[in-house]
Amino acid sequence: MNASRTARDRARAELTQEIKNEARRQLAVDGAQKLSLRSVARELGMVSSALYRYFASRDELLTALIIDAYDAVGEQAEKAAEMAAEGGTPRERWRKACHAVRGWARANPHEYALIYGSPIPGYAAPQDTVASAARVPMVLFRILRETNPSPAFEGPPLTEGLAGQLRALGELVLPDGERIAPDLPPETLNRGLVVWTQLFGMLSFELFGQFVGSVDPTDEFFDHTIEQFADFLGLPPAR
Amino acid sequence: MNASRTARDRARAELTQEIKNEARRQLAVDGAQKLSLRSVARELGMVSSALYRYFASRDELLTALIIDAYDAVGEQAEKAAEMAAEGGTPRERWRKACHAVRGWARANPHEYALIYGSPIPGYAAPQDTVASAARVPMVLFRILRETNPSPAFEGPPLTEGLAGQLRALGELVLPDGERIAPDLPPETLNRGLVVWTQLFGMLSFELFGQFVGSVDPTDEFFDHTIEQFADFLGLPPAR
DNA sequence: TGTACATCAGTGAACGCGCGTTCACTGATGTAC
DNA sequence: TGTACATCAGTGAACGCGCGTTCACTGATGTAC
Repeated sequence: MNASRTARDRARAELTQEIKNEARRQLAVDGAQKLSLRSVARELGMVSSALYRYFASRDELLTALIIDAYDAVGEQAEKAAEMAAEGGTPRERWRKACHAVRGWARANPHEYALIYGSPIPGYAAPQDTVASAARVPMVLFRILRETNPSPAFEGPPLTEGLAGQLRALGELVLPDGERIAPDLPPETLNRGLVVWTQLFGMLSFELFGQFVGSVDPTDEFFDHTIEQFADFLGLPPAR
Repeated sequence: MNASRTARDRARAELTQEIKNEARRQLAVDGAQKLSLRSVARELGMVSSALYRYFASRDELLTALIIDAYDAVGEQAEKAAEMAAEGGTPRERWRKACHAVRGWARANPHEYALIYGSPIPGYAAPQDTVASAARVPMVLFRILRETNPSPAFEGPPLTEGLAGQLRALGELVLPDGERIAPDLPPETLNRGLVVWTQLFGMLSFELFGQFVGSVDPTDEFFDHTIEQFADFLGLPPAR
């Protein structure tokens, strides 16, 4: 078997990319539900049936877009946290990662909606998405693992059931072999989840229009809140 | 002009309701984007053009559903908070209101997605929705106004711009004449917004599937988090 | 109370459109000898 | 290096479907006198 990529292989890879790019472009105009193979094909100057050489169905194309979106936002968050890691405090990494996520979301609102918005009816996300979906929260958990912070104010004690869930979650093995956070006390992991949830709650409200007329523009509210949550997490310096 | 409702009036009101009910039923199966006047009419045994006697367009039907959904969840929250108000502490009211919102959301996931999920492409929500949309956060703000709590731990100081936004928000007059929270210090209103955001972030993650495989089921995480946020808000008793 | 007229609900056909997917096919690219 | 065959990309027609909206119409209900 020859490992060298033939012209056909290259053409195939390129066209696969172009199809996804065109699909993303259309996502940005009409949203996920209206995304149609026919119009993607039309825009690329192909006949609709030709796309079936590249994606077995509309759902398969959607899945590819979803995975790409998770990977894109995950990569932004990872890069931001890594850059800040060189000589930066955990708090700075946290800040940078949050801003990277928000920056990506605002630049790609329809891709954001595709992964964090309403599920698409009749579409079930396959297992392939979980590794990519985990990248953003993993950035946060890694900061917590390296810092093992102790927050300034105590929260309510964890119930036994919740503590169990959290310990099991920490032991979970991701597809790449990394465990989520086996060394993190359940209390800390719990705060991480709260903060992860709040971050995306804010972004969804901002992007989906709930803040129109209240904290709009949202920049200062966002900045203040991630600072407040850095305190909540106990990230040093405690200010 | 005669104020008595004729048979025609009653029939009209009833059928308008039935159309909305059938539309909601279909929402729960196929989602908002696929909601079609034709299939609603079909199910009601009418011809599709007949619906135009009741709603001028598909968008108008959607708007009616959106307003109904905001009102439904708002009413649940209000009722829960009021019931708890009789002899209950602010913390109990907060708890009850949160559970009411979650209960409604879990019972009506597609209506939840309609109002808190991805915006529908090409559809712009008219101004009529804001009064209904404000009902849930107003329940929270009213608890804060009556309690005027001082939180246990101090957050980062508000920037001037954010403080200004928050003061303006507090003065905002809703369609019914009520001001949002003119008497609330901006710091408190800020915490209210954070908590409001987090509540819906949690619900969206739960309903849209982000918690699958982590804090799933979400009951204990939810309960713990609203308790933690009651502390964050400074609601007495401080436990 | 009865009649003439106006209002309204619902019909059925039509317009013009778009969709996902299948299938037999042509012609170009790649592979084995 | 040349040839025979296999693989693959893309075509074009077709199937069967659904959609929102308009329009001229019939017949029932309501109103004014």
